[in-house]
Amino acid sequence: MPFTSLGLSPDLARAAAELGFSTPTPVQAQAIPVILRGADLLACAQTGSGKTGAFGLPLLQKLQQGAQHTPRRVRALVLVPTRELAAQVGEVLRSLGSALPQRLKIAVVFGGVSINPQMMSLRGGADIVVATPGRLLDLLEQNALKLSAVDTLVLDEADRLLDLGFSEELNRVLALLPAGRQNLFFSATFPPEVQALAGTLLRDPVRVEVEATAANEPAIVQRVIAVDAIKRTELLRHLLKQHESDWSRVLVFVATKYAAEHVAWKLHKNGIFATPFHGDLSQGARTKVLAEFKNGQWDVVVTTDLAARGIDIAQLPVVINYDLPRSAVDYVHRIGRTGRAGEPGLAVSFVSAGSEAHMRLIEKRQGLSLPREVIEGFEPAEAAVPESPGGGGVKGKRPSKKDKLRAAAKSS
DNA sequence: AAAAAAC
Repeated sequence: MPFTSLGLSPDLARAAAELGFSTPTPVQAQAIPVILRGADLLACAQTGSGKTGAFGLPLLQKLQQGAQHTPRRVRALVLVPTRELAAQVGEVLRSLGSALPQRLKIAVVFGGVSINPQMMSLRGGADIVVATPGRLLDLLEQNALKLSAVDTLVLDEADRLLDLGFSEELNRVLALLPAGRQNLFFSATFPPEVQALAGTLLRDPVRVEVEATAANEPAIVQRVIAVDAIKRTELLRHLLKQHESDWSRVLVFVATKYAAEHVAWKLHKNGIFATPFHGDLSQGARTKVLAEFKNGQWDVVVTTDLAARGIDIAQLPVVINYDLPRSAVDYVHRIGRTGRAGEPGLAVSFVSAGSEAHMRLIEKRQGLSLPREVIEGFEPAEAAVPESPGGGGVKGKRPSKKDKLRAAAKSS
């Protein structure tokens, strides 16, 4: 089925093909007609399934009409939760839009870089603004743009933008948007409580939920390795050496900025081309690391959840959870950095005595049960499993309710 | 002992 049969112009269909979208993915096939007819949408589809194209293509087509109007007004606002994602989404929209006979102006704004060029780029208006919330509010306070003519709002990684950390900023932006706008919410994950909140913002929404099937599911092989927490860096080094030829690029997730620095430094000291990536780096350094990782100048990037969502790195065969993510939702986004656009992927999670219960919860949320693998030379010590006093660290033993109560009492 | 997002 071609893109044109969904109602897209031949120009856009060609632009999509040039970006590697030859035929619509399931989420694109379902979302594009809905967006073109002007309905609100809540779309939940797996990582790497082409969500940017799913909103970008119809958005560009709709904006093409009336693009010649002067003065230009911001007609579409795309909000994203990280600066890197803003840059990436802006790039995709620009590539897709370059094929249109009527050129659209796309402004990309985010923090950490000087504001003046962004103010200049908004002078005379823009058709689409792609933004992180903080910098957008800053620009609004300085009257660098108006949102009164926005007729389409896109929330990319919508569940993230709707959660507590962003709610104040998001509400301030929403208050400035016209009431009659079209709202498009996209994410790979929509926890029920976030769906309820989204429901209060959407007007009679169409829900598109692309069920994972054998045909469209990202082919991510998930593995869990049991290891003593203290031996994780050593194990990581071992695995990297062992897979020197087949792991061309590796993204390692850790829990804190400090750990990202520390682990990357340890690897680097051992002759591995590894570098940290997190929010305490300057924006210049962040942009550089990501570009160099994509170029192949770094073999390993050790990152916080800064890189967990949305970031598209082609040919990333492996993601490693050195520390487990805080939630099952974060796990889905993290491992979704690999196995994108039909490529195979491998996600390896390190589990130690203290994180075993948490890993079980993550598996349960996904309806999975993964075997615990042990790597020779890195067998966890039996004594290091205090949570299961009866079994003494027997593989696969589920902690009893009593154990959990005991653990909860200990931690409070 | 969380990360991210504006200055």
